[in-house]
Amino acid sequence: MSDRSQKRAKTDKSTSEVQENPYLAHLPRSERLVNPSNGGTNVYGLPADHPLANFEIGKTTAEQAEKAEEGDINPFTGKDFSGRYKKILTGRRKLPVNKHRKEFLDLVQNNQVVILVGETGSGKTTQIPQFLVFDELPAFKGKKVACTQPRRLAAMSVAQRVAEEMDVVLGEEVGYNIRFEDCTSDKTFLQYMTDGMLLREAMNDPLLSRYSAIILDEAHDRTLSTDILMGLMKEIIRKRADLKVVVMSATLDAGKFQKYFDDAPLMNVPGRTFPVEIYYTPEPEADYLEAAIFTALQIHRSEDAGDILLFLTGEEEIEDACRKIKAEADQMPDAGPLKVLPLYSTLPPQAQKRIYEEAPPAKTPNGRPGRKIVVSTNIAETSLTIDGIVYVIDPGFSKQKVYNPRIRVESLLVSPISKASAQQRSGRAGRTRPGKCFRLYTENAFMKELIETTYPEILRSNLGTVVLQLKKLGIDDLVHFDFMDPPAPETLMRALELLNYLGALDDDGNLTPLGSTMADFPVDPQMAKMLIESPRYGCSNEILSIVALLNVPLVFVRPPSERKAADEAKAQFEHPDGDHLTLLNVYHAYKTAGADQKWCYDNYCNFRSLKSADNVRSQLKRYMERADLDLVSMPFDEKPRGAYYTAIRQALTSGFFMQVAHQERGGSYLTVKDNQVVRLHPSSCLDHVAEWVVYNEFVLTNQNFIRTVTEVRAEWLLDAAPGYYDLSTFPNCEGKRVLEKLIERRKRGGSDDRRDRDRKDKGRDSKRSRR
DNA sequence: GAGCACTGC
Repeated sequence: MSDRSQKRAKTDKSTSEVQENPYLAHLPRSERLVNPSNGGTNVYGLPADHPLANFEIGKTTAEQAEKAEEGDINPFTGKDFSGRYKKILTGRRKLPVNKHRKEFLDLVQNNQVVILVGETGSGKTTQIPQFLVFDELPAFKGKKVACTQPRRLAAMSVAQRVAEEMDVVLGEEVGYNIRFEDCTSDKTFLQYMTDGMLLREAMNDPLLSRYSAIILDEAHDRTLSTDILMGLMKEIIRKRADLKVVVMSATLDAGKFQKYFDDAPLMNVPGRTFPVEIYYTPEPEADYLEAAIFTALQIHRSEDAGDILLFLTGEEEIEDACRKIKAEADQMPDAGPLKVLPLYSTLPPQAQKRIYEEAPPAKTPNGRPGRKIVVSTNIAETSLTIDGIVYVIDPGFSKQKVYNPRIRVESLLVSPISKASAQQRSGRAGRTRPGKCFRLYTENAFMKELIETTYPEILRSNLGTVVLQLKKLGIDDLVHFDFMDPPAPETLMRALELLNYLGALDDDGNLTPLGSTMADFPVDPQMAKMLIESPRYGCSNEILSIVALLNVPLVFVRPPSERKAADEAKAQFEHPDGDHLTLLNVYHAYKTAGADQKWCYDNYCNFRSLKSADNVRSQLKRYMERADLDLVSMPFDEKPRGAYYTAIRQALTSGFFMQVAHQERGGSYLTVKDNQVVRLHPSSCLDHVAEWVVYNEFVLTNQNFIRTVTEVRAEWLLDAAPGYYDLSTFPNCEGKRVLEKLIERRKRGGSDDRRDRDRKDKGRDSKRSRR
């Protein structure tokens, strides 16, 4: 709740109108007990004819609740139920989960934690929270029931659905809370939200005292946030006997959840899907892409009507496959028309929506059926469902994030999927009728080579943010924190080390005041540090913009057929000192042009990215204000010339001092401390020889690239983090020797940058020599 | 001279 709505709730309570109205169910229970209206005899002081009159928190029965749901008056609003409500209710009663209401209530009333395993189509996400609401009656306690989702879209659409089912206005009694959009009010007692949002709330309210029950949905997804929340739940339930926790998951690994929560009872709800026949290849496929295209065309030629879903790994592969399938299908005289549709997250929403288009009709009344084929990334495995899919082609690969703590780099790797993933994929064929799934690997490979479930994200990520969050949550002893899957000690060490260098943790690993402020910002620790330091350099307005831009998808658009024009458009914004300043130039130009979509189109900029950067920027700005950080800019023309940009580059260094590369003799770059050979990404606009650069991102593909780079000076590095630049910990390289000399010179009291500046001027003279 | 799978605050 915001400060404002808290205030509002307090004022409301004192009005007499409220005390006399039994339908204002959001009031704290104590208030009711003190002021029973109508001389009612039940604990809540409800009049005898109120639909909830005989309800007792934590002791209601399924019959009681169902009766209340089937009455004429909505117990939560006092209004008559609408006609539509009754119709929806009939449908709800047919959901598989409905048969288990009594069992669920028994379990949840007698246990603090319940594990619920429900397959797709069981209705668990919409119904279980309502079951709980009728038993918890959170509004009478001044509390809420929360149901978390890993994805924003799910939180929004499920809340919308449940508001309809409960016949209330979305955002009143039932609402959702996601980043940038709080659709709740002080009346809200059932709240869907993203798991990350609940985690953020926990950082300011470690016992999550606003909730009487918390449902963690889609726990099998094992997102970073869900994993931390689960660990947190284990801590909180020890301190809050009144809190109920329900963990909901798909079938696999239920036993693991049960065990983790100290043998909490497990309830199983069957799903409602159709059978899917699985086909394997007899021999391993040498080229999965070729095999996938062949299989798709084969299905199209010979199988009955029904749409196809093909899983591939990335944008380029998908676009390529779409072209090939289209070309081949057009050559097949004996097959019906085929609509080929790509699907991946960076596809513009309009193009994404096309997957819901109908398949084309047969060319002639008795001709072969028309069909659509969706060629998709993993997005169709969990995030999006396409009805009408009957055939699934699963080559068995996806791109997955991996983290290498040794060189501190996250990268994407095409890897075999897990059995759980394969089952999820095949299930996509049976949503509307029986289907078939073609796995492009052998049954033996499925049984023996695929791992059971995909490794949880916490084992595949850089944990800087996670550790900072845990510290902020008051968890000091990370080694003994009860992770469901404990990360590698080396990964934790790397995170602690990073946070220590950034000044977020002291040498004993305790959160510093700086670290506490950093944790509030919804960005990487490095960028949080940069934001907090920026007023000191007189450029917090500019750093705000840059950080926002670094947190949205790529701003520059470069269609394969218009590369030259796109590069020319980009050239207008290029800043010689690097890409961060170029981003800033684009942002200023975008704002000057009135945040105009056409301007973006004409200048090869991604309108959605810039718009979203604007959004992120205002959120970060609010956090800056809350932390009492000044929002300042340097005058653009101030002497010496270029001071404006120098200040920004220095501020960048204050956060990115660990992401630095030095140009060695011979021209190649080596990262500092880890000594990885890297190249400037070809998209970089840095147009002269730069001895020292900071970079935003290490891109590991066939080569090591550093992307989004800006030139800095050696002395800024030493100033930003003297502790980190303890050269005794550095491997021998030219960069180290340069820094050593600089330190020596400083010791002698000499001026730093004489030689440095000479070198820089020389560099500028040889502009563009690289090309 | 070009590899952003997918989420989220």
